[in-house]
Amino acid sequence: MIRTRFAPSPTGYLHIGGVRTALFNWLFARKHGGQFLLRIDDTDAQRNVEEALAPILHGFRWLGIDWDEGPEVGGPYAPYYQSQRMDNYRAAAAKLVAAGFAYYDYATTEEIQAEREAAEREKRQFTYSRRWMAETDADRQRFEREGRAAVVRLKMPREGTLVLDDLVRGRVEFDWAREQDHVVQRADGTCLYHLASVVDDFDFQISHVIRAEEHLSNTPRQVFIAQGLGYPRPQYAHLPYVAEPGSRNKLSKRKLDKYLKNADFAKVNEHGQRIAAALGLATSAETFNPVIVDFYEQVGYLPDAIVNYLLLLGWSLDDKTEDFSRSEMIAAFSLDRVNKAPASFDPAKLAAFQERHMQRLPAKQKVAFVLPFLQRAGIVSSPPPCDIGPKLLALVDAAGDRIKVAGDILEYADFLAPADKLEYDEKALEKRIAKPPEAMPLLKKFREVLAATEPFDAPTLDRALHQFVEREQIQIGQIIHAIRVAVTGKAVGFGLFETLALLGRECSLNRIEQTLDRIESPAPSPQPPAAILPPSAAP
RNA sequence: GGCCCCGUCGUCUAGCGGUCUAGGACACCGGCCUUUCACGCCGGCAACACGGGUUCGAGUCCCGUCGGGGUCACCA
Repeated sequence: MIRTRFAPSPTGYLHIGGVRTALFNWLFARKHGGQFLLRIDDTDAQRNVEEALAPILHGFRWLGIDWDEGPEVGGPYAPYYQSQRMDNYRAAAAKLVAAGFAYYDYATTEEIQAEREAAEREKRQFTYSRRWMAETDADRQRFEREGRAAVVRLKMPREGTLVLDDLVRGRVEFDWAREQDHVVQRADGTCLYHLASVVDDFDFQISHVIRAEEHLSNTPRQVFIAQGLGYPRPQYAHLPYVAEPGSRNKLSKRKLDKYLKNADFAKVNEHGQRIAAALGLATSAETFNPVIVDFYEQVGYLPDAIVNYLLLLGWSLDDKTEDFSRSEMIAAFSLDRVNKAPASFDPAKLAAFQERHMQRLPAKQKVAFVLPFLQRAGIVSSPPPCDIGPKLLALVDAAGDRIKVAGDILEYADFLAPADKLEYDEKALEKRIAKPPEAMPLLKKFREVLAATEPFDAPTLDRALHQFVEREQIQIGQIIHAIRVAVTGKAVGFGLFETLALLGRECSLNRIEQTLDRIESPAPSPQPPAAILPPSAAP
């Protein structure tokens, strides 16, 4: 039976690199009909575990990465929190000592540190002298009488070679003599990660340990622990880590300033910030940025797009397949096609996947996806008015590919709740209406046409405008841009006829009138009347 | 510094000795379509880190150099 696990420590957020590791574990288990479980590595920080864990579990659920055993779902080997399994680790430590694979060590940190420094001065590798190792109960008593306290150290072999057959990296060798007598149990009796991890992996019957590359050098000591305890050795697969955009350094949550200098990263971030602002979201860089999964949920990415992108970050099927549904990726995944070199996280490519997935989303689903964003922004009430369905459908239809993430709908809120007063793009207003002499008279005339057009829908409006253009003997460009600016205030937008139909007759007519008024009798504006040029630039 | 890992376009990658004058995707740059924007379509730019071997033949195998990274805690 194939069983894999992902072991987050409760940090309060889900990191994109962590998700990639979890995804590969999940995929591998699903592919082979095995189980994927979540174990919580909270041996160190005990405070607020529940609170710091919630966003992580939420993130996995949102992404559709489900776990068969672990927090909130339980399982036959519960509990799945390391902080609740300390007794097991202590028993294992004792067993290791009894079997001669570990020992009680009474050295103080200072003494160890002194040995380490001496080794460094003499330019030789540090190997603990085991001077304070207790070999007998008499030793222990003697040390304790001196007021010393014991930690448990691994009694690592000092010769020989460990050969590891890693499922991703192939054969890797380590000299045992390079390994240190690592501490597995602290003086206060609590146990450390490596011991805990090995014990749990055995207790949970983990068959494949699939984890990030940074654990590769930790593997010898874990293998040693497992051997000492008489456990079978799980299969190891060390994944390359996820690197920073445009570099080979490991992606970290703390180097945002640096990433922001990357144009693509900055663009994705800025897009997200804009949406967050429209939603009234309080965003701290700590928890709201493109390295944190929550960012994408808040902004309105599709989980499938993220998972699809992450799948290809370090794995590929062949030379062209890029789009995978969940079932396709489960069927296609294999560890031997995992790349060995680190892959840098490219938010621009993630955005491209998002775009494609969004395009494929059926209109009705897109409406359902987008609605909560409108509600959160206070544009649509909750529960929504009963006629919202067709309205939104028309809007989403007119918007087409322009809605790349769900939050983009907020850009078009004006169609759902038309503003009393338009905000104008002044340059567009000038260029399309104020400046061309024919624009205002044409707008006035066309306004009359609009008043009479029946029905007020896109195809009919289209016909009406073309007839108008023919009658007036003008180029369509002379009027169409003017209309757009007059009814939306902006130079860019949906197809014009969809725009008019969406606004409706009354609103369209009002806005044209409003715009004309504005130009004919400009309101006393707080803005200076003309551009102020620096003296040197004056003609 | 020791040990370990890695090294194909800016980025993700295909390539498992000849079919590679190195393929695809994202980004970028042109053009087309078009009432704007977006989409779409067409085209372009752009890589085997370097040096030695092995071989009839090397991006592909071996060695070295260089470069990058990871790890060396009573953190996980």
